[in-house]
Amino acid sequence: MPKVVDHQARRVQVADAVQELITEQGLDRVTVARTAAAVGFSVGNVQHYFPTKDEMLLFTHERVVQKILDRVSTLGERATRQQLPIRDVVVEGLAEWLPVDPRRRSAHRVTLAFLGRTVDNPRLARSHAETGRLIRSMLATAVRNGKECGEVPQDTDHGLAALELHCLTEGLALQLGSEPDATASRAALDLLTARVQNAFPGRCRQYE
Amino acid sequence: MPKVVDHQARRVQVADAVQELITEQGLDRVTVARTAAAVGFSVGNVQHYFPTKDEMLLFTHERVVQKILDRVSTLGERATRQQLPIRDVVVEGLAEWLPVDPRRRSAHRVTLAFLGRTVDNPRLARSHAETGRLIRSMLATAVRNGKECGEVPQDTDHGLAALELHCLTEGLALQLGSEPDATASRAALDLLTARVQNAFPGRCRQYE
DNA sequence: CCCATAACCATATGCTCATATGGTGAAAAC
DNA sequence: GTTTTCACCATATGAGCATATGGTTATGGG
Repeated sequence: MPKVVDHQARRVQVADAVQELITEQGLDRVTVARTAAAVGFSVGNVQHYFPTKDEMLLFTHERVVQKILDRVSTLGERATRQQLPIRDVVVEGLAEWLPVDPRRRSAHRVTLAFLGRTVDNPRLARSHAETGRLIRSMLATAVRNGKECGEVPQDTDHGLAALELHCLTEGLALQLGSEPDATASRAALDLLTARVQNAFPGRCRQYE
Repeated sequence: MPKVVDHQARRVQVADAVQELITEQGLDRVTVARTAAAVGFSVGNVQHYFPTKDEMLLFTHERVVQKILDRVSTLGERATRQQLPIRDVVVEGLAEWLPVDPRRRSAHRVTLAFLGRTVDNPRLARSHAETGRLIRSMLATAVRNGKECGEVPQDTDHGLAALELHCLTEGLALQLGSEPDATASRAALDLLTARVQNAFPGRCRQYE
């Protein structure tokens, strides 16, 4: 066997370039040639790691979403260790979806660009729906945990609360995406915090 | 002068075909040739009414948004005549943005497809931001009116309430767009109604 | 009756792009 | 040291498309 290369690493390298291209120029200015130039690969070499452009784009999309989900998980673990109120974790987790700094703005622009393609791409549509379900189920779990520990009133409908927080966050993200100033970011975070506080008004018994 | 034709009518005819194409196949399957075929025009004739494809698309977008806004206006006028509670008008107005029936689903798919292009098209981005501002300002006015007539508590922040209702609606629209079943529609409308009820809990004094 | 002109058409042109093709080089296995 | 095979490359190929071009038709004004 000849020279051996970490395929996954190369694919990630390409995907990162695609993410940057989408962030700065939008999805339909992404071409295989431009991507190759951005990573410093030849067109043929990009083809070597991604047989089709579609695969390249899908991979990039999955990766961007996964990076956000990973951060949310990390957040959750840290919170468990430090015994933070669930409410705070939920706020921070949802804030990962808001375009409030360059990193999150990039992720938002990419997901938004792909969101527009769900109209004609069933695979993207499915992926998007599934991510949504995942987020809502995580939120619902948070609410149920909140009930157990005393942060959430017993009569709260966890499905409904999850739906509301998720929708509010997505709406805020869209709004910030087109109105990207510091005041708007502040307002969005305030509103988000207020609504989460509303759903988690109590105090966790276990930490007293 | 030769045969005279209602230009605006032709442009609308083309735009309607574009809307249908986007709804069913997505924005990047729209070509001038396919559009022409859909209206029963020649390519050249479409060019006669829209010198460039971009103009054709922008016009279609504007038209779809305008149709929704017109419906909302009509709703407002009818409500004033019939002295309906503001809360009900707000719910119905916001529901115009939810993909809960074929007409609204079509509008939603079109706006979503264009939304994805705001990433690289500043003109679309501006248009989208402006529409958002308009919606929020209408909502803020509704809240202020609600205060005057007694439906809304005096200490409500109308800007914040408007932002919340707008974001919630956009989030719900996205969610329904990817989960288009009757149960989800019901849940979305229920949640929307509940949140509006929350902002407009009182009774209008003037109708007593 | 005539001609200017809007409406409309078929097809040409030229660009961009994804993907195909036919390579080279180098290193590991034997 | 030869062979195999992976990594990588330059360029060819051909499809799809927006737009340009050079028409024809028909109608209302003179």
